[in-house]
Amino acid sequence: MREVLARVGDKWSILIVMNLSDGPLRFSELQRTIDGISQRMLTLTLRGLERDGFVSRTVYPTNPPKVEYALTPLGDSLRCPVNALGDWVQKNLAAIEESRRAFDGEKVAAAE
Amino acid sequence: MREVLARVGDKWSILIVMNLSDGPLRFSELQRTIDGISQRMLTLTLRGLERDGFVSRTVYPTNPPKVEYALTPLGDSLRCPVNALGDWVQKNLAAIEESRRAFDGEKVAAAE
DNA sequence: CAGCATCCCAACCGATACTG
DNA sequence: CAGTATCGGTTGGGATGCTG
Repeated sequence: MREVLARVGDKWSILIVMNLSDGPLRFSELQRTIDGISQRMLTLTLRGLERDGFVSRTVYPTNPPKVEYALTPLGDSLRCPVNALGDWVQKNLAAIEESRRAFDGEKVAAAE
Repeated sequence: MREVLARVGDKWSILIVMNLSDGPLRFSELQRTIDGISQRMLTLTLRGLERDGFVSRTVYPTNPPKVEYALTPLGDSLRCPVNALGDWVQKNLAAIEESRRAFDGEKVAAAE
């Protein structure tokens, strides 16, 4: 359970799932789309998602090689609760940031 | 946005919010309930949740000291999307674990 | 009881270089 | 193009000891 939450809660995992929701993408397309992810992390995260059955990996034995990643039905079903969480964050982001400012402000005041 | 997801997606944060959903708890009660969390991580995570406005911290100046942690309305509203995610994991846990076994099995087979 | 400070090891992750 | 391998800095987090 914790392991699964670790996968799901992972920053890159979520971004990859989001980006695949519109259709399959190639390795390099993902890397270009996600912005900030290193090749290493993309590989590692994709392997993890594949292992958990969230994405499928299809190799086209052409030259140059071409590999497509797509959401499985399981991965697709994950989008729903994840989107709910994303929506919640967007709705409450302002409140959270204000709370942070207030909290940090107190600390400064207390330090003086 | 990523920072918030980091908070929310954090393993301990979720567990704490879950455990507080039935009512306020003291520091030591949380530590006993959560099982596996170190004092350090409990303190740190609670501070983070407090900073983000998800939990409130109430000190009773008794002897011995008593500190109660409770969900704020904001923290309480977070339970809804988080529970949705938790339910999803529970529902699909079997499928995920089987996928893992299959994946790991392939690797072993390929190595031989 | 609640919690801060310190030390210290392990895991993570980015950068780089190399292969089929 | 789509990776694997390796190195090194950074961070996470446990263990311990000390305070109000």
